Amino acid sequence: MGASISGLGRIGVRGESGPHPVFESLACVTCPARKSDICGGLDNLEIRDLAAGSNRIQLKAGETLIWDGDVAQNTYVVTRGTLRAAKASDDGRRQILDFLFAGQFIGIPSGATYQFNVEALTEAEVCRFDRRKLEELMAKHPAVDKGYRSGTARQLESAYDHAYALGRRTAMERVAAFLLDLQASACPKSTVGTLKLPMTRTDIADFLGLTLETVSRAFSRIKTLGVIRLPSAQEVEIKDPERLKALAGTGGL
Amino acid sequence: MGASISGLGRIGVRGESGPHPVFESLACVTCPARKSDICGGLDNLEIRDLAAGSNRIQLKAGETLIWDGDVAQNTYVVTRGTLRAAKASDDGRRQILDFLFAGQFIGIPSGATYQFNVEALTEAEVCRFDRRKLEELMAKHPAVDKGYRSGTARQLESAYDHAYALGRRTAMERVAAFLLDLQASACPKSTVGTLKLPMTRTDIADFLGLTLETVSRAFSRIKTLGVIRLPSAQEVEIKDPERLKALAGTGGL
DNA sequence: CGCCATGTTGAAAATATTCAAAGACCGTGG
DNA sequence: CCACGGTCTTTGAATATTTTCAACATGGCG
Repeated sequence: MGASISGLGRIGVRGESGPHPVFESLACVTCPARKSDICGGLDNLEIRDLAAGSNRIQLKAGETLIWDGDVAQNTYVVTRGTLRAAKASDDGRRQILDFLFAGQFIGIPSGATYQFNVEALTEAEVCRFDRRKLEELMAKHPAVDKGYRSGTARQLESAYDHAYALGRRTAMERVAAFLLDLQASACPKSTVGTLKLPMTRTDIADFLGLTLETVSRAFSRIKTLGVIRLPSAQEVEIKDPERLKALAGTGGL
Repeated sequence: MGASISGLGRIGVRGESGPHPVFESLACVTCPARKSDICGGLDNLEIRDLAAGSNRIQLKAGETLIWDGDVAQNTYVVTRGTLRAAKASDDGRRQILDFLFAGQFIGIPSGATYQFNVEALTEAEVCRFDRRKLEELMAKHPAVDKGYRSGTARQLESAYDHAYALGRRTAMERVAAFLLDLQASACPKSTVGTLKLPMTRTDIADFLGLTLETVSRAFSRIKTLGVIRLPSAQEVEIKDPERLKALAGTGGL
C-alpha cells in the first residue's frame, strides 16, 4: 500500500542524511502523513520550509527511536510502520502509553528530557523535526502551530480515554474496546474488517494494564462467542461490530 | 493565604460580570495564578491584553463548571479552590482524570465539545478565557502560545504517569504515590507536611481506579505502619516520606 | 442533640494473576 | 525441503488481590 510512496520519499535521503529541499518537499507531497497535524495546514509551496527542517529516519523492527531520559531535541512524525511509546520501571513492569501509526506525531516534551521510550514494532520510517526549528516553523506558519496544538490536544484526550479504560473497565471490556479502536485507527488491515496486528499479546497486555494470559483468554472468549474470527494469532476479523461494542460496554462514553 | 488576593480580584467583578481592564489587570498582578502557564510569560503591561479577554467566575462547592458534551468555548485557569475533571459513563462508573489546584488550566478541546466534566470540590474561583480570544492572544504574544503549549505538554505527561499507575501499580502503591504527588502539588496544607484533603475517599478511589473501601484500607495500613498520621479523615501528616516512597514502589520511574 | 453523609472494618465473592505445560508459528540452517 | 530452536500463544489450575456486601463508627451541621 505505501510501497511506491515511501520509495519516492527515500530518493536521495538514505538513513540519517541531511535535508535536501527539493526532494524532501517532493517526499512531503506524496507522504502518507501529508495531511497530518503538523504538515496538514500547509500548501505544497509552504511545505518546503518544513521539508528543509526535517529528515527521514529508517527504523528496523525492535529499534529504539527515543530513550527514556534522553534530552528532548526532536519531534517525530510517523510516515510508515508502527511504533510503541512506553514507560518501564526497573522492576520489570511496563505500561504502553500508545501505539503509533502513520500520521501520528510523538515527542512532546514538557521538560528537558523525554519521559518514555519509543520503539519500532515493525520496520518503520519517521520524519524528524528539530525542536528549535519546529518552534520557528510554528512561529512563522500559524497552520503548523495550530496543527501541533490540536494534535497535542487529541493525544491528551486519547490519554484520558485510556485512563477511563485502565481505571474502570473490566478485562473483557478493555480488549473489546481495544479492537474497536484499532479498527477505527490507521492500524494495518489485510482486508476491510480484518486487522493485521503489529503487536504481540504482551504488548496488548502492557497497553491495557493486564497480563498476556488475560488478554489471550479474552480473545478466545470473544472468538468463542462468534464475534471475531482469528485466522491467525495476528489477524482479527471483526464479524459482529455491534456485539463487540456491547462487549466493550460502550454504554455512554 | 489567598484571602486578600482573591478579595482584590473581585473588586468590581462580581460573578459573571464582564471584563473591566484596569481592575482586571490589577487582579492579574496579584493573582495566585500570575506565574502560571498562560499568564506567566507576560509582564504587567502586556497582561492587560489578557485581562481584557478574561473574567472571573465564582463557584460554590459541588457546582459544575464544564459539562461533558458541551461546546468547548472556553479555557479556564484555576485561581482559588480545588476542582476535579472526570469522565462518567451512564452505568455509574466514573474515572477522575485530574484534581485541579490554583494555577492549573483546564479546557483543552481536541474537537468541538468537551469530553469530561469539571466540578468544584470546594468553593473556588476560575478565570475564564474565550477560546477565540485566547487564540488571538497566542498569535499576538508568543509567550502565551509557549505557555499554553508547555502547560498542555505537562498535562499529557501527567496523564502518562497516571496511566502507569492505573495499569501497573498495586492499590497500596497508588495510594502512597498519590499522597506524595499531593504533597508536591498545590494541594492545600494545614502545616508543612500535613495535607488538607479537599476530596473524599470516593474521589480518591475514582482517581486511582479503586473502590473507596480499598482506599480506606490502604490509608489505615499506611497509618498502622507509622508512615502517616490521620488527625482527621481529611488531614494527612506524612511522618516518614522515605518509607512512603518505598510503599509507592518508586523504584525507577 | 440527632441526623446524614462520610469513613472504617470484616467476611465472602469475583476478577485477574501467577505458575505451569503444551501447542502453533516462523525463520534458519542443514 | 524438512527439522530444529526459539518465540509467541493458548489453556488449565491454584493463588492473590481487589471488590462487593454489610454493619458499624465518626463527625460536621442544622
